[in-house]
Amino acid sequence: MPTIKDVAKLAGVAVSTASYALNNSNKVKEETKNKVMKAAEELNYQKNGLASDLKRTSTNTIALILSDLSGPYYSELIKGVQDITRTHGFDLIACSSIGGSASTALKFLREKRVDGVIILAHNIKDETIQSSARQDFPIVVLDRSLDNEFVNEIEVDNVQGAFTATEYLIHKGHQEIAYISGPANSHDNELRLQGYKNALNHHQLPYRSKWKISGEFTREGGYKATKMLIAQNDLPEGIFYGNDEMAVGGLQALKENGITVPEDISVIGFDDIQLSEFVSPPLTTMKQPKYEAGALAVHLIFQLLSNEKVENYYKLSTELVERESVKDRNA
Amino acid sequence: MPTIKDVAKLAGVAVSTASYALNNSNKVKEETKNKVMKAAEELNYQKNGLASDLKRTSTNTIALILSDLSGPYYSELIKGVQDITRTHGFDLIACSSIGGSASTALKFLREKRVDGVIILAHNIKDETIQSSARQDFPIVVLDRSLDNEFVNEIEVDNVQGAFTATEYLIHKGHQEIAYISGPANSHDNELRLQGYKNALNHHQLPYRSKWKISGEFTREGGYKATKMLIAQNDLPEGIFYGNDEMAVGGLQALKENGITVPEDISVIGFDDIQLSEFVSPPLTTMKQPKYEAGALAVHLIFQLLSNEKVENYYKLSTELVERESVKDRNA
DNA sequence: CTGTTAGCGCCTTCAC
DNA sequence: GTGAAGGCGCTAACAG
Repeated sequence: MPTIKDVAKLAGVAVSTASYALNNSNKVKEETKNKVMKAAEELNYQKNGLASDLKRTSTNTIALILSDLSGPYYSELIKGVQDITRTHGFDLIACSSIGGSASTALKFLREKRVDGVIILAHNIKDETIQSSARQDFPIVVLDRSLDNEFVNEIEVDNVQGAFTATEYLIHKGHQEIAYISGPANSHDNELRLQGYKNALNHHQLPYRSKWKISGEFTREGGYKATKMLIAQNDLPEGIFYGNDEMAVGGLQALKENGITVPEDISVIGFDDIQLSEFVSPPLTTMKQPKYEAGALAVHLIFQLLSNEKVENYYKLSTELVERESVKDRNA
Repeated sequence: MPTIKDVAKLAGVAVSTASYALNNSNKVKEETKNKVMKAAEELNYQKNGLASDLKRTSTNTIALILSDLSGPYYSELIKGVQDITRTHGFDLIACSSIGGSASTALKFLREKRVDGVIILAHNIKDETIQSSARQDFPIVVLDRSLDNEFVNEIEVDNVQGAFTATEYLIHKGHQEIAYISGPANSHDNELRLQGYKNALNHHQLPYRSKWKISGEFTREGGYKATKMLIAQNDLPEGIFYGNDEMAVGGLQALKENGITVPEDISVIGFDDIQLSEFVSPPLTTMKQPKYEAGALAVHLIFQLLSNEKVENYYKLSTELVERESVKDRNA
């Protein structure tokens, strides 16, 4: 690969001149600029971005770390991130945290390959983030709470959301409500469980551990959990799924067993993923403000990058989306 | 940020020794190694990945360029890419080509920031790719055909797929079949249109331009195109949508106008996106081997990286997925 | 306006 | 086993 040196040599100028010309500085005469450009073209010269970043000590790019790049449910969030990043003229790259400590994500988090990082990946350990946090390296986490002055947090109000979902079921006349939970190590899940319990408690309904089954936040998991619930042979009146993905799996399990939603049992989810609108029946769920979360995250990064003070913690609220998977048992 | 120099100084060794120690070379005594490690920890040292990549002249990462990161329909493809990349111990980053010549994608394509690139982004111009192509910089394109010895192509057989889809409708007794097309500048779209025409022709059916309407490959576009078709007041018996996304929009338009699928009109799509299974009625479509395409793309990159010869062109075939959106009019 | 030069942070021969 | 020194490709003072 030709370097700037080669270009300079061919054009018969010094490297610095070549550099100036290539970067369109006005320090260079049109004539020389043309000469350099022609040389560059002739050699098919492409600058080495790594080298210039190293020199500049900034990359103009921010990284979005996701637990799995192929998970289709970040769409809205990514959009928020993308839009704002672009208006600031920065680059955005997405990378996955699959693969533990050897993952791409960690490399970007630890080594100074980007100017800022947004994390939405439960499989990254708190300590990892802690030890990467430092002055002048903005990190925003969207999936956890972390006490560190260099990391900023944006959370949706999971407790309130789960409370609302559960209470909605209660208001609609359901007394026996199961919770299909996400993985135990998920902070989000913990908070949603909490909200569920709070609502139960608030309405003097008992919390029964037989009605808390783990579904790992996956469709498959929701399917299996629901099958287990059915196997217990004592169906609740309503099911609150820790996320929509599991609810979709649950719907399928229910259908397979000839249980109709919402006639026989009501179902409510959490997230409002794209699919929710299309499953049958359309899923009632708690909508997360994903676009806003993404946009806010980038926003914070840029403020931090320009050394402005920002709040360390933001909480976004969820919103009930009524569709057709919950029956009004009072009616 | 502390550099390796600081670590060396604190540990009381030379930078080279520190470097060896940090990279776990066996050239260094256990004792010194420990000393260095301790110093690094104390300073919360994080190596600068840019610098080491610059020195090594390879990054161990490959980039996947997509036209829009938030488009949820690459899921399977990304998975294929991701899986294979990981088994090779390489990093994967995804970036978007939104933003034209200022886009992140182009930066990665032009400057040597990654070891290889996979492109699935119709909004990147052929010439851009051409001028970035060079020895030792593997590029695989999934969305076009390009005559360049340094770029490799993987295509699904769009012509055959569209032919099969159209013929399927014909076999099921449909004579009048509309094609809702993607954007004019899309190579994929052109080929699908070709396949559609071929099938018509093959069965002595006339091609009528009033039944070719453009839907831009988006849901919204499919919706609008369908509305236009309805407004023409002369509905065909079947509609072949250039992709599922448009079909989903079309289904909605049809429903709004009280036209039932498949009783009143049959619908077939192309792609087999995740949603297709869930819409109502479940969409019959041509499944693209997306995972395979992604996996193959990475595979090629690695072969190229190790200087193996590979074919310059691969064609993958599609597969009919029968669901419930097509009626058998012969029955 | 152009050329000389000194690093950015790291790795890696080459001597010792 | 360890240290000194050169250089990856580029930018940006600083001179001229």
